[in-house]
Amino acid sequence: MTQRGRRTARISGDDRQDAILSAAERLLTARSLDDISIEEFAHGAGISRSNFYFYFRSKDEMLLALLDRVIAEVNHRVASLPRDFGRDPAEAWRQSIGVFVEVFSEHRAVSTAAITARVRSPEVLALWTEAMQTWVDYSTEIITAERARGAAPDGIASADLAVTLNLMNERVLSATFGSEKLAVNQDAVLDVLATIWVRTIYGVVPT
Amino acid sequence: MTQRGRRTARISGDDRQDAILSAAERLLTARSLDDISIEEFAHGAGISRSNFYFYFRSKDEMLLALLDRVIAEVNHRVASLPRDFGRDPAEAWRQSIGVFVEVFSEHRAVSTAAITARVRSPEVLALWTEAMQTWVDYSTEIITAERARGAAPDGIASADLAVTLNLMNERVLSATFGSEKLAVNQDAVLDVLATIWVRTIYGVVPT
DNA sequence: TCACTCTATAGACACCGTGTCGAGTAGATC
DNA sequence: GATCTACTCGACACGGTGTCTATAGAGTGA
Repeated sequence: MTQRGRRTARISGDDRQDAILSAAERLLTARSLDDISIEEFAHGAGISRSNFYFYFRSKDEMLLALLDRVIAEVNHRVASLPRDFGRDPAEAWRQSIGVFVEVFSEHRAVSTAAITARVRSPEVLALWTEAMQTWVDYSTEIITAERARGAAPDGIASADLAVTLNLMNERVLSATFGSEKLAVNQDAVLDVLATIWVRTIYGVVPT
Repeated sequence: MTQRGRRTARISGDDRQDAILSAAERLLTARSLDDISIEEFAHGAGISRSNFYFYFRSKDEMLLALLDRVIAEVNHRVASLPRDFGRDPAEAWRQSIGVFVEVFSEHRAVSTAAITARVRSPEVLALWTEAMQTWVDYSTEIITAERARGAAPDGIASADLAVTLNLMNERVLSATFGSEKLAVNQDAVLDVLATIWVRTIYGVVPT
């Protein structure tokens, strides 16, 4: 987690920065990043609009700070997952995907804001892509290992599979927790995603 | 395709409107909708900025006109597809998905612009969602039929499957043809998507 | 106690893109 | 030739962003 914002690391004033971030995450649950002006974020934290720029260079940089924390949490939870795919592969995949479902659900405001903002902001795109790359690499590695031990059939390159399935998760979670009209029910989404992953990776089509 | 723009349907002036749309689609291949000001679209069609408003109420409404045409093309091509899933299901799905791959590829500028704009514009969202709904219904129907004739196993509700797989296609095609860093190669994307659809719908996991 | 320094704050300003309004032009039709 | 109407543009107002400058106030050392 790099140092976002322009302040040097000091004791006082951190609470103000945190206040801005808290206010921001709260405001983002109701409306989108574009709909909320910097003035609103500032007033939400009890400061003037121009003073906002003392803490963050722009709205996007504020979002980066929020996103940093969410990504760190996912990575922390993924890292502490048991990597035992030998005993019950379906359950192991389900647990991995479950981490994303949970964190996305808890921080849906930040996640959806990031997905929206990445098309406009190269920095947000870079941070998001870097995180996705980590998860894609993780998935690729496991798929390859599963094939090597004969548990999964060959076919599509594991890297392509990993990219596609991760993009699917991103889009579906975004739709579901963003309350889009075309989405899967929150209670069912983990089942659906896990099933598709498992059938895609291990499934064979009877002829 | 409803009447976009504010002009009443008349003979002359349609070419101007078309000129704007052509210029727009050309400009959109290089930069995003947000990056291009109305002034640029107008000058691209040889008119002044304020005159743009004579033809379209806003940038988004211009996009709607572009999107109308793309969606109509997809639907037309999907409708003229043979619906024979009995003989070779994998090939039939591949052809259906192929329509989306081709049209998305040909009109990638409009498609990606629409995907970006829908988060901001309720009208774009409505049009896009309506189109997606059509394709989801189409997919759901076929999956249900395939299960009914015993060709596909039960499990996840076919509607959930259809939504998820269609969202996957949307995201992956957007990534691939938008030249995102994390994407599938253009030559491989149809193979990958078709494989996932088929394995998900027909595949069984050996125990 | 008195400067001095550095963080923190806000008001004022300039800029850019959007959308509206009203005045004006050109070509067809009577 | 009058007029009607589609069409065109310049000028304006608005809202959001980002910068610059002045200054308040807390901590620090002589």
